[in-house]
Amino acid sequence: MKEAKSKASARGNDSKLAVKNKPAKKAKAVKDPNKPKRPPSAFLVFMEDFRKEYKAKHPNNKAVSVVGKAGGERWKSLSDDEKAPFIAKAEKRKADYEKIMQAYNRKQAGEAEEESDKSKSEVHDDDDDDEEGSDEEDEDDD
DNA sequence: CGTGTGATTGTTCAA
DNA sequence: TTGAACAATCACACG
Repeated sequence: MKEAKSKASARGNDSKLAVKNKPAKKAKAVKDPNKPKRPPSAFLVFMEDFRKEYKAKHPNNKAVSVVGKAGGERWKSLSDDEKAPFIAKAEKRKADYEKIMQAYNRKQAGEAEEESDKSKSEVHDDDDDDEEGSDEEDEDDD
């Protein structure tokens, strides 16, 4: 929807260092204290590999936009099965993100709510190093 | 020296 | 349900 693609792409002309001003006129420009970064979409995951390949073919190319276009076109060209491995990876990111969200939500609740000093010593510093390192759990059936 | 930008699509959150 | 913004990347320009 937002096809505001106008703005001559010639970035060498307008010094549009202007950041994307949010439509927040009077809203507080305060950003979230610990805004959790969202996991890369399957497309980005796919692009990670694609960029390498693209650079291999176009080492002279330095425009990210070109890779983006090429990547998008290629992405649509892939089949679900081909994208499957990328999507699977994206899902994994989401799993981790879910955990982060818990912390984020917690902070929001505390922020929204008057954060009275909780004398509760919730400093369980018992670090569990052995947290489930569910890192490599590839169940991809090849 | 740091950072914003461009372009792609997907994803995710908030109201 | 919809909107709206943000996720990576990379070289370059500007203050």
